[in-house]
Amino acid sequence: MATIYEVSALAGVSLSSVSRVLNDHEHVSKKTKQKVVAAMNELDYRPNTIARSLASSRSNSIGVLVSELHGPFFGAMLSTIELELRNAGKHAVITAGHSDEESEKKGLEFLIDRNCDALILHVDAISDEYLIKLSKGKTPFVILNRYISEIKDNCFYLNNELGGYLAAKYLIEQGHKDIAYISGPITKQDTTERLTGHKKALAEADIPFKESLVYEGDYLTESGRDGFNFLIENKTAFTAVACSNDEMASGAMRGARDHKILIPDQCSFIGFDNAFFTEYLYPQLTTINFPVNDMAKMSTHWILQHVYKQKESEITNMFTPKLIERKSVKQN
Amino acid sequence: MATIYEVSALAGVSLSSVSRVLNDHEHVSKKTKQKVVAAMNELDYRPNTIARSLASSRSNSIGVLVSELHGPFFGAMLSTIELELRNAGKHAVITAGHSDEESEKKGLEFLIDRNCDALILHVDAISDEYLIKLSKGKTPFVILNRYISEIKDNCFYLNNELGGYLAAKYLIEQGHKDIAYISGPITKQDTTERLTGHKKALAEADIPFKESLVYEGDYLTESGRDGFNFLIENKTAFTAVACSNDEMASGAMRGARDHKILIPDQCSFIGFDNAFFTEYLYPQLTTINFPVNDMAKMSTHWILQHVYKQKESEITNMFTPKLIERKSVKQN
DNA sequence: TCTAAAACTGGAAGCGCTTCCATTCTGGAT
DNA sequence: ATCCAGAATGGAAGCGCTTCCAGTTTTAGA
Repeated sequence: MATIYEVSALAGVSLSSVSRVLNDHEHVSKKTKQKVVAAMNELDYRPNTIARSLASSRSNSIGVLVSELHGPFFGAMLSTIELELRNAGKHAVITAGHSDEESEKKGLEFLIDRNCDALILHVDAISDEYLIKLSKGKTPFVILNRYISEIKDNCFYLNNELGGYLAAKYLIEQGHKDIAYISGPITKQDTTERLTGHKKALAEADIPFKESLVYEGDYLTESGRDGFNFLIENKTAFTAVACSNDEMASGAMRGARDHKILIPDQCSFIGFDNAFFTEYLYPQLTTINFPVNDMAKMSTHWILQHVYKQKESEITNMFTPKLIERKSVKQN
Repeated sequence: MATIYEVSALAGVSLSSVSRVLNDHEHVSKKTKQKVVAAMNELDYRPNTIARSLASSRSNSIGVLVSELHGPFFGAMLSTIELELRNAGKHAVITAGHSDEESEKKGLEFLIDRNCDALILHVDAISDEYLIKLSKGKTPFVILNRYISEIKDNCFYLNNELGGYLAAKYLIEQGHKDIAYISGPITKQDTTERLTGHKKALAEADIPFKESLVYEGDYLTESGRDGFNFLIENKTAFTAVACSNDEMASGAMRGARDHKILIPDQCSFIGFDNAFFTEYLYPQLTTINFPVNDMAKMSTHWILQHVYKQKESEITNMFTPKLIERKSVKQN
């Protein structure tokens, strides 16, 4: 592997000059640039990224810490992040925190030790305080899907309340009055926000909110099914179920089928996130779109702009959900 | 950030000694080790991975090149790879090739330039020859989901033929004789292997294979639906459809529903891969399990063993599919 | 034509670590 | 007490690049 020395020798210029053309610095004459480029081509020179990092203390790598690497939500997110970053000549070091505090902290340390220039974090378990403290450190970062007022400019998140509101409002517009709700763990910010929106829509329509129509799940399919069973046994009648994510909606639909309940004729369902598989379901799930890709893209733009001083572009921190009308809700 | 110099000074030993304890070398006395460790703790010393990489020409990073970062298959794969690697103190640099030759080659170069110690490749578009040539280079790699005889020890793959065979055999055992087949792009190795297995099962049961009952899709949902429509219009009767992946099976089931065909009563379906969402479908999809996680784990073991000289363990190159019986096939 | 400013170039000191080599220190065998 | 192999340690030269500084050349305005 050719080094910068050989290029310098072959081109008949100094190391510094080679380095300058490598980094597209100003103040290099056309002539030397040509000589250097020619030499590079002849030697098939490829800069050693490690050496560059050491000398410049820039690794050109961005650490990405997400809860999981699989699943529709993170899949879409990572896909976008990687693409955007690579287009900018950077690369992603991706790791998972598994929604566990210990594990998330380990992941963070791991990425910081890896000399990442910046971080993109999607963490559940780490406290606000910890993140606020981290923000005083020297590795810049953005936070996805979470709002922390003290560092709000680094946060990118969905208007969850609006999402919950839109879902409930739609059900109400379709004539539903008795609406059950299967939520995620109430310890999570997005869950409670979505529920708040739900309640708001009910209130606007003068429909009393009934605690007995709410089940707290864990965002996984199975808990959607459990939720549905719970609601049925609970004996408070309902004609529709709003779920705080699509996985649980799919589980709930299965629960309904176990009870020979026809969807949407006897019971309607609405999800949240608009995961790819919602189209595979039968009937196709009406849901709330979460523009993950936009959010992911925005977070990389922020980094490109703030850390690498590239690409001045508009930064939006809050994203807007949208109703996706499909087949799982019946008009009453 | 403390450096090794400061540790060395505080501990009252030489740089070399600090380095030795850092790398767990032999020939360091208990006493110096203690002193060094104490100094490290006091200074909260964290080794600079970049500097270590430069000096040792080991980056401790493994490049992973997959077709896509999203989707059930790759999600599961990446998840396992990342976990295994991190447990071994290594990290993954993940990138996508989008099944496009140009893009895959770029991805490869990108990872090699990034000084990855080894690569894990899941590539479609790059030719065998290219990979064989690459194997002469100095970056070791493994290939997932593909068999190339010249470098077979680096290949980890499923016994696709057996998978196709198992699916068809199961349908036959359930009394089906007229079995349609929705395949992936026949340019892909796994597709043709699966189809070969399918034919073999038919032949064993003396069922003639009908070209008119085959549709070539592209592994995406929509093409499953198209395939089903094609088969229906084709007028060759069938009671079951085997698909070479779950996405297409889900699409085909939707196609059946469009035609008011009851599943599985009027038409049975079997998929391939056992993606997570197959359980969400209605009815739950009978399919062939692809042990992606095992394969991913094995590939990391290979690297740990061959590149980092760790963990001697048994290496298996070929993996075995298994029938997962659920609700989408009717007994005739 | 002269001069100051700007453009260009090269030298050299690092970035923080690993590793080879040489030297010094052990402790067990004689 | 003597000797020696092997263990333990330190010194110093890199790994391949960036970047500051100083020196040299060019440019342009007067």
